[in-house]
Amino acid sequence: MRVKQEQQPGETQTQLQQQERSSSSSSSSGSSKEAAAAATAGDIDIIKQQQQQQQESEVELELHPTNDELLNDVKIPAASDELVAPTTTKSTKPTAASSSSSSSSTNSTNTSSGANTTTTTTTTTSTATIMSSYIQVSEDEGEEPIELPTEDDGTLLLTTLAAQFPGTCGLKYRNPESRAMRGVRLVDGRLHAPENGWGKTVYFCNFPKENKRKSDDNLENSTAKTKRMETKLRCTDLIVLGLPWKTTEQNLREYFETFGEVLMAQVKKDSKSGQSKGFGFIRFGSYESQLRCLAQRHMIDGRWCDVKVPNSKEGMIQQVPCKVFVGRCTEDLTADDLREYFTKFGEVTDVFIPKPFRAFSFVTFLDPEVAQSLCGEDHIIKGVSVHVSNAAPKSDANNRGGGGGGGGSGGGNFNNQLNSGGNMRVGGRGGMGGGGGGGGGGGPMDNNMPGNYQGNRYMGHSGNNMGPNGWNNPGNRGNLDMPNLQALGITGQNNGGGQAGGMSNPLAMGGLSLSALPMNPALVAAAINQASWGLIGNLQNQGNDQGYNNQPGPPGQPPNSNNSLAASGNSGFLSGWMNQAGGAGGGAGGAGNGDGNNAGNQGTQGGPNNPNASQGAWQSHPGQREPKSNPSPALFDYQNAAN
DNA sequence: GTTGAGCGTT
Repeated sequence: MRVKQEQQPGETQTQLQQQERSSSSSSSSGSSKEAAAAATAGDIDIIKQQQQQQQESEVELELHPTNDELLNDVKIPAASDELVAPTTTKSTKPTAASSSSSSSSTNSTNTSSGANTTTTTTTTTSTATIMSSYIQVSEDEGEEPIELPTEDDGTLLLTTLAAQFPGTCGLKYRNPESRAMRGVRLVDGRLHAPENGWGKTVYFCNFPKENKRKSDDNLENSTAKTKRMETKLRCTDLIVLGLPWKTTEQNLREYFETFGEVLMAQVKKDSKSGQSKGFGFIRFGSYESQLRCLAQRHMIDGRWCDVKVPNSKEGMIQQVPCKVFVGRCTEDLTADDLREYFTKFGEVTDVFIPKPFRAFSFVTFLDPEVAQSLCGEDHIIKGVSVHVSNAAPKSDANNRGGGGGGGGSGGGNFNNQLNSGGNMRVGGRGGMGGGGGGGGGGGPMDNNMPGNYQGNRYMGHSGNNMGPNGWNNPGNRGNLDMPNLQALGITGQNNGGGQAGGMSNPLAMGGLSLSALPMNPALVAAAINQASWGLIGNLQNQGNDQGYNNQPGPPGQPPNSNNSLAASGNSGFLSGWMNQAGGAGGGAGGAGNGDGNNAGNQGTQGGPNNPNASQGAWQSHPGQREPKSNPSPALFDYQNAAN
């Protein structure tokens, strides 16, 4: 294992130094400014200590040039004491003696034992007091622990934890007796010590499932990379609309901290009066928090508020493709082989092997980050070395292919406007159409194109599965009730169900870059998955339930997804979620028209909105405003939800 | 002191 710290593009030296500080597990009680101001020599000392702690033969440090020159090729034996910094005392905590037995020996799951020792450094002056109020946390077994301060009541704030380990959602530790991992109780953002106190156990971070790669055999340190990428790529400021006038930034922050670390919370105020404008912005530290937050409405200080991706940020989210290109395939590699193999990295939602054989295939993952993480790698599957890379869209391929499945459109006038800038808005208040009708028969098609979800079990091919609009959206609800859709990248898809066959090419509608558009049914699934609602199971609901009897879940909770609605076509996991009211009725499947263009437009009008359902519970929330009615702009059937 | 669709820059 190599410890590698390199300066990221755009990462300042200061940041790097801070990183080095924190990763060296020094007690980081000083302010970051102090840390930044610390002499480079101090950093070097810490780094040297870190090298000591790495009881491995070689530690490679790549630093910014200055340090690089000094430290290049410095390889220090594990036990060289003369390198201890003058200002710090290396208090090597006796791993076996004082720690609980958990760290006394390398257990079977811990392959890199060196880093798992509880060796740490603390400042000379505060060692005694810090010992009792800091607990050691590492990202995972085998990773360097960081000491985190506990609160007066002995709890550890989740925010404290997340400050060092962005994206963390909890803690666990290895029970020395059972050797099993044991979770730490988390109540209201506070992690509570186990019965016998925190002790000197090293605790490990829990990350939302999607952050973890199930197999780490190709990329070292991929979790850190992944998290960094995730934070950079996906977290965005979110607008909070409908705030009560009285709500302060502090209120706002406190409320949203229940979803995870809040990096920023602001209430927009009138500059003169200081009066709140009734909206604000927040930013989460983890995408999972963001998703969970976006997926529901919020009662803040007595008002229902909506959280959305701001218009200015639309199009920014989710540019990470879920689909990878797998090259060098041989003919005997079946879809099942590929699926089986790649499933170990994350849930595979689709495998496509062009026919006739063309020596490549596509694998689509639920989690775009999994896909991303695999790109550029070689993998051996059944003895065949395949190469994984980005599934680059083929620009003009969309016009090929057979007649497209006409989607049922439905329920009327859910409007997805796509303006020329590529931004999406959820326009109008109409109910989104019912489940798509069956797609027409798809002709032969070239699948190296964006948005080909043929065979994806979430998407319809031949109209069996629900289309992207298989979720019926409630009628009489406007965009106020659509933050989820918008946030999850669903809003732009208004094609009817069938995606078989040809795809209409939205490029014609304004020169949009498909690959940049955040529309991906798999993402939706990923989103749900990431929201830890366990709704994924409903993806597999191939039920045929029909009807309007969708009751929204109580606010603040994931809606019940079991009473799903789907008109024609199978119900999908989102149906129960999105259908608080009843835009109903999938339209009839349109006939394929041969060239695939506008195929999705052919859905006919769907069923009526359910008048009862239109009085969904969300609308009867006290204080809830009625959305303004929007005229219905022309339908825009956005197809080819690309990668 | 009121108000309730929107979209941040101080």
